[in-house]
Amino acid sequence: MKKNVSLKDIAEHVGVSTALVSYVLNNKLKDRISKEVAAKIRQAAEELNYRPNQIARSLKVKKTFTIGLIVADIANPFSSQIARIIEDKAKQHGYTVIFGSSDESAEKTRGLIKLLLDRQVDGLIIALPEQTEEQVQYLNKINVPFVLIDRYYPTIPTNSVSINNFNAAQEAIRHLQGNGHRRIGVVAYETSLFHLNERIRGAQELLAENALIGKVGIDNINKDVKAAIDGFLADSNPVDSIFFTTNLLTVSGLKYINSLGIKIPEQLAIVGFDETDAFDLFYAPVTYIKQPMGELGDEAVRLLLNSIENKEQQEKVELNTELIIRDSSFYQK
Amino acid sequence: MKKNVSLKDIAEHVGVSTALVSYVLNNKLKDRISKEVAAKIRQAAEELNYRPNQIARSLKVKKTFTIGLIVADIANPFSSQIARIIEDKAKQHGYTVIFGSSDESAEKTRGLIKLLLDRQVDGLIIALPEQTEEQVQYLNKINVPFVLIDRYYPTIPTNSVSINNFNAAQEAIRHLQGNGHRRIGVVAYETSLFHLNERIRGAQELLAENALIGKVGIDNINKDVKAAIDGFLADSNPVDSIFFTTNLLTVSGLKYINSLGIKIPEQLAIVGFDETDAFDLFYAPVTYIKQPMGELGDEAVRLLLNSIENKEQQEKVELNTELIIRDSSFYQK
DNA sequence: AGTACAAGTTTAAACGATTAAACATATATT
DNA sequence: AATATATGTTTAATCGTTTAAACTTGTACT
Repeated sequence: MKKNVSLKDIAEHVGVSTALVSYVLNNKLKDRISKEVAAKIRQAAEELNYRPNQIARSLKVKKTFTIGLIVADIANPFSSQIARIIEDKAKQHGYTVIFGSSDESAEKTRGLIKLLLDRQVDGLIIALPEQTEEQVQYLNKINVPFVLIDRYYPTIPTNSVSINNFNAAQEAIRHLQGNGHRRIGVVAYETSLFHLNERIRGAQELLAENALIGKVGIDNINKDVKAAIDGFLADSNPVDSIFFTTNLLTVSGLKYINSLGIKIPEQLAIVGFDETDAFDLFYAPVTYIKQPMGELGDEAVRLLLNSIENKEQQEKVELNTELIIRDSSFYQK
Repeated sequence: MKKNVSLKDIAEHVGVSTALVSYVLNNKLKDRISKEVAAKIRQAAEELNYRPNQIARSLKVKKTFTIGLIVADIANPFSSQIARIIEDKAKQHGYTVIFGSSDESAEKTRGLIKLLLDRQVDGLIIALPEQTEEQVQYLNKINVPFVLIDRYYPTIPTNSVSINNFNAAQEAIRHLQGNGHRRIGVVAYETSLFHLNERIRGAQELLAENALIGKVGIDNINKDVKAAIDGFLADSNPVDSIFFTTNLLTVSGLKYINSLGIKIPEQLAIVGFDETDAFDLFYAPVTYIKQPMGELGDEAVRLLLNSIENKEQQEKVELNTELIIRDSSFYQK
């Protein structure tokens, strides 16, 4: 049946102790082991098709070379791109990744953290949903290496990798203003998440008392986006442009604007957040804020491995976004 | 520092053997253990914040409750949706998933299989790239539970879950023909993958000698798609419609058609494969073949767990697709 | 000859759980 | 009273590695 070949099998086959086999196969004690025996052992390992049992190894060395990744929703392109980059980078360093989706639920996040820790991951990379301060404190308390990605609590000391959301939003707004747009609507989530509120804060600062902010509940995206846009258009001083603060909001908004028969950018200019194929295919390719996905993932892994290897230091990395300007926010009048 | 609490710590704390602690915490031998001791043990476990070490457990019971997932590219929405469903379903059954992307490379696939087996996964779910017959044979030989998803070799006996690609393609073509389209171009990959060639075969059968098939190399998608479309349009009998056989091809094709200023569906009708947000946002929402993602994932997990639990039987599941009809393939004369 | 050291290999404990089997002790049965 | 059975708990082996320490044998040096 299964019958996995173990060190012991090789040892018996060659007629030596398992210790010696282990030393040879791990290239330890090289200078002490006779060439002939080493060769015999290697050959036997090859012949018997030996595969070291990582579970046993992990138990002994107390290290699994596994990292846990918790994303909001692996089916969201933002998450899956990040996941892919993290997997890649981790593999380069000999680590494997186990992942889970939190669905933006604090409860699921708690469950996933427990599950991943039970599986003895060496560290965690987490995109936190709302109301998870407690879990972060817990992770800090038990002193397990972890890195927050995309989202973080500014008041809780942790490793984190994120973008500068405030600046990103300001760049979007400045761009619209620079293109002659005078009445800018902002569509954002109603949330306690710091990173999303930074986007609002960035926009608001530039729009001053003139600001038109439409808030959207996470469970009612399409409905609330409609309401927000309807509000913007019905205003006594209606909008000539809209800044959507996330990719889902952008897609939802564009669908609705399409259905209203409003022409972009002639009647309404648009700036979105994050990329998706959809932005390219849209008849007026969408201007958007591009996050440095590769860097985000790479940095997250770098910080985590650092933290795994020498626990002491803590780092907060903040990366810059790029505004990709296309037709949807074109200058007019 | 780390200091994880073990069974032994609890045992010492309460003053019993580790065996008893294990029995209590696993609810075994319930009828034999005194209520009081059981209560004390549970309390101690709680107090000391005991977390069972799954690694140690796995080593002993020779089961990791982990499944390995190899997808083509986790950043492709098809893969990530499947991944999400599989993760979810697996979790419901107490399994965790480790994943990797093969990037459509046989070499990477080999590496991932090795890695996942070294980590003692209980089984594998794999979307195979080309030229991997050998690996499949190998998996069969070593008798490890695995399920192929989306792609499979019709000549090699394995568990598999896929859609009926032949029928899906025929439905697309029939739909176009039914809508009055007389000259249909098909854009497909140049590949040895059975499932993709089934799509071509399905289309070809209905188009007969009239068939116009444009082949696209995987490394040159945009360039080859352009060439294919240019060819279709330059034909002495130019196309009035195009069937794209994958999501990436569809997106690439739409971008090019857009750039040519060709109006869909007035000048050209389109049917795509798989969903993406982009299809909704397109000015003429795209008609496409919808795969039953949920079922694909669920079935894959079901077959795998079945295979893990009682090795004997083998199953090939073939699911039906659905044609989602929208504006891009509208009737015209 | 006696000691020191090198070279090559083995011993045995450990990692943290599981679990069959053995062991006590108390209670019931004849 | 002797035996059987029930109740509660422990012993000890095991999973497949790793690795410090110990052990043998041979060679070199004084």
